[in-house]
Amino acid sequence: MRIATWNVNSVTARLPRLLAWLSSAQPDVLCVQELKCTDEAFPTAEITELGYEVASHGTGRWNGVAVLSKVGLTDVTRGLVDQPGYEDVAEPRAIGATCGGVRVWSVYVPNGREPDHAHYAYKLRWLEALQTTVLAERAAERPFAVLGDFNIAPTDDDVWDISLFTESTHVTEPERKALAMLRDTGLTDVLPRALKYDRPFTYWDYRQLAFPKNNGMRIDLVYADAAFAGAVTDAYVDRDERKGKGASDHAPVVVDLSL
DNA sequence: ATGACGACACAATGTCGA
Repeated sequence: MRIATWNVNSVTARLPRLLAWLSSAQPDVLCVQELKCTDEAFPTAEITELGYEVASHGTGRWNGVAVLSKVGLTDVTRGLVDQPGYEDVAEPRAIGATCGGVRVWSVYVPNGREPDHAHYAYKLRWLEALQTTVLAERAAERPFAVLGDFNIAPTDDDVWDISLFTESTHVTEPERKALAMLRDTGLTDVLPRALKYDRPFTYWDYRQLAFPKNNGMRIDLVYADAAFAGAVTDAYVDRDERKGKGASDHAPVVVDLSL
């Protein structure tokens, strides 16, 4: 089984590339983030035409997550257990589904903006709710993974130059501690291969030639339980999808499993 | 070539992303 995650940065703007990538990479399950559209505007018809079932959770111009599956799509859950809101709005950032016997969550963790910003405190609260949800989900005996844009670089090697991040979110100790606590629940960071260079970055800013210079970050993660992680036969970042006009600023992370 | 930001809501800029 092939399971992937991809922050597409607008599913409507990315639709031609998304459809082409689904046809060529042929994932059985794709977790999508940053839909930037409502559920009504989600391009369900075009995607179902390729043989996928669709569950989306989107409210408009920001955020939005979805699960696409060719191997069944049941028990859809929208939102986390005790999920906090931002400025009294419950944002669409998490959706869970069972696909082919595997429980997956597609998540878009809040950015945080600046370490002293209210959005950063929101990010940490949101990660607490994610942990609560993971603990509740792990009651069942089935392969399980949280996939998505975590907006955290797990180690200093997961950014192109750590010296440029001294005042930045994504690398702070509290954020990394939240990831460590997720691992402590029994999840493993499934490290993908890089198809070029030495580090498997998943995001490159649109600005300042970040992609050609490989000024990237690894922030799109697959956090898997033992049953899921033990079945992994390969994992890689499809950096080719970051190339050219009309690319998302994130590349897909692809995981192959012997299930 | 992988090339100097893009998407969206709004109606010219402003917000957000990380």
